[in-house]
Amino acid sequence: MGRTRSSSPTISEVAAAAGVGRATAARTLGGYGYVSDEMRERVLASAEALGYRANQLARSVSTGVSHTIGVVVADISNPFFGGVVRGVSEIASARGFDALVISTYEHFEDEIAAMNVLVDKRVDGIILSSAACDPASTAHLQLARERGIPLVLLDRLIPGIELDAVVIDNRTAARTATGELIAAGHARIGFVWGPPTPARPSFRRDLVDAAARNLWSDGERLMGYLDALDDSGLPLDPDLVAVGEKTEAHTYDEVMRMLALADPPTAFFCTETDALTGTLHALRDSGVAIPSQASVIGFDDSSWAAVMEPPLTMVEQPMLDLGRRAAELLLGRIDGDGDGEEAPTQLELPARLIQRASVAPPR
Amino acid sequence: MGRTRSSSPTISEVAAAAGVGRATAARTLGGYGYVSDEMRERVLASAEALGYRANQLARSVSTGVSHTIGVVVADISNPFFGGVVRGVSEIASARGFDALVISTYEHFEDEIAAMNVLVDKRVDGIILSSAACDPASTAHLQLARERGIPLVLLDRLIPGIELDAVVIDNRTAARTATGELIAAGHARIGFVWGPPTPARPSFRRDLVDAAARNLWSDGERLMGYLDALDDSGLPLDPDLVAVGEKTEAHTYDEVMRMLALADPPTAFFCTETDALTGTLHALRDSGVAIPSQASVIGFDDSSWAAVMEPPLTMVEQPMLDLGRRAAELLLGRIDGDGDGEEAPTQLELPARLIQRASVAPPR
DNA sequence: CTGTTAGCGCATTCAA
DNA sequence: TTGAATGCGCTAACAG
Repeated sequence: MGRTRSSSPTISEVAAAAGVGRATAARTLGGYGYVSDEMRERVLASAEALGYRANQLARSVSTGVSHTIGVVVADISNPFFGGVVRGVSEIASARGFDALVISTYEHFEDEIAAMNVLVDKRVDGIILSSAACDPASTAHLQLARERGIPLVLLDRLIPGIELDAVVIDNRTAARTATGELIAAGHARIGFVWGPPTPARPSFRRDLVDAAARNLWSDGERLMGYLDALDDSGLPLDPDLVAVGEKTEAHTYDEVMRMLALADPPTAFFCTETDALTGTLHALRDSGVAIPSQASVIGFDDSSWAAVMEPPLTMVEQPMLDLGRRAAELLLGRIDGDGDGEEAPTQLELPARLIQRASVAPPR
Repeated sequence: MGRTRSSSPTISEVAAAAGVGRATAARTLGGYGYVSDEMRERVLASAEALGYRANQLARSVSTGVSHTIGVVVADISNPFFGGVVRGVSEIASARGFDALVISTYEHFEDEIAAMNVLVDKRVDGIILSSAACDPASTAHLQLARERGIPLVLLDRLIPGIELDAVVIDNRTAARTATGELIAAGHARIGFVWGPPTPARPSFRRDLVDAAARNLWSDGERLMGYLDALDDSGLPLDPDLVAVGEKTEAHTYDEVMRMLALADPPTAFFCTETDALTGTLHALRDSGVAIPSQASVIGFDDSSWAAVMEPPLTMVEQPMLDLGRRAAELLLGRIDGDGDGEEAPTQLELPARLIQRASVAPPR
């Protein structure tokens, strides 16, 4: 039975101490219903004296509202998600909601487990950055919907699934960044990384297929890269697309490979922080100067990028806004009392290219 | 009254469907007590059919255990805390606990609010990186203790308060880093930043006092800086200690000020990321080359530091371990069923100096 | 082993 | 207005 922690006074105790009925104490403490000023004073006084604090869990069981939202991201230690969660928390806490945050490290099983935990803990809504990229594997999302828990997708869409979502316009961002390189005169641009492909793709079709089978955002960035190439009538050289694991070490190897090509790239577009640092390491170890011998554009601006030598041109993602908008959308659904399956809202926020000094014409 | 979300089947419904008593269903679904295999099968079958999922909130109200821990940090978007929270989550989730994380942005009132929320939501334990530096302002910590909720301090101690805690050995780390600079031949070393002081301190005593009145970790780092100076019999020049806000912009101003001194510093020790980037910007804008004209050591290593030109010598904090150890300590207290006020455990993890290429003899 | 019966702490209906 | 009584979903003595 309910263990006796170091006891927390209950409503009954306060009522007793105040010499009033349970309900009266509950009403004043809960802030609802009618209570005479006199009774209220009495109750408040003894509540104060006893150090009463409402048990939100009990309240939730009774009301069906927990004032807690779940946030499941790939990795909270990744600055991108850190920013996103900050944005979510900002607006959620302003409205009295707290966040239960869970990292999945891109493991699909962990994502399923996370969804279950959140549903079981009866959160009022869930913000999810899913690792799923297959409309078939969405039973866990189904669960939340069935239970009437609003869900909004964050940063990553799941192709074929219509749900509320807030994402970045990855494709346009990649197209713009690649276009910037092309405008500077580059024709051979390394793409680090596109979505990991099983083996080195030989044809454009293989790449596009791979993109569709991977994380939505990665796929979009690859498509944007291809768009830019098309825009200028430039050919796609599969050798210039990195494949494999998403680690700094592997990225390093891929860039070294590209650098050893007969006709190596004269510019690199890196779609994530690890890809960027891996590329920078490879460039340095190869004695390739930036931007005189190779131009570079990275993704996910950070204060570090501006103090690099040279300052790096970067694509900046509005992480905070991404989180804020997702939270606003979710909270709207929550009090929207929405049984009515209203049409999904999908917001696409723009990413911004911050031009600094790592892009120059090829020599 | 309990709204009828999109209905979640309850134990009673499962029991009814299975044609057994409530308790029997509860026992098999709750995994306790005796149940015959036959009954169990029946119950499990209808639970499966109905898509039953235990309501953890109700369970918590009944058992007094929520399997949730609270984590309050200064700012989840700060990579340091992101790493810490990851460490905490790793070991917590492995033991079935989820984390409710709240950022305070160093606002004391927010810290108090956060503690209240966590207590009210009946978390089983709390990990706190407090902004308090005064043993007098600890009523909110008192609350948790009274309610029997284990609390472990993270990254920051509160002078005069004896509580479980896991921190970094900031003083030694700062002493080592400063010592590294001294060993290279520097005698005038800028400290960016020490704890913010009301006005520019004139004497050592003023600085030490200021240190005691500020965030514990900042104070410790200043003391480490002073220790190193003492170790080598070097004098303290208050002009070489940055004061004021903790922002990149302000840090920039302070470094510019130092650079304009008649006898400017030949090296800088920056105790936080913003301080480091601010310093780097100031150095660049002043045309001061690293390390030929000024040596630099920063705090909080990141993958960026290694790709800087030159690669930066940094103090690395074991963020993950900090979080892991704190979580282990907390979970230990939680199942330690500890009413018994056992002696507080205070762990001090070592920080590591990563030598790269931003330190050289003064010219 | 099983079902009945109480709680847990709070919300809420309803008669007084 | 107030208080008694019931319910939320689950745990857990207790008797059979």
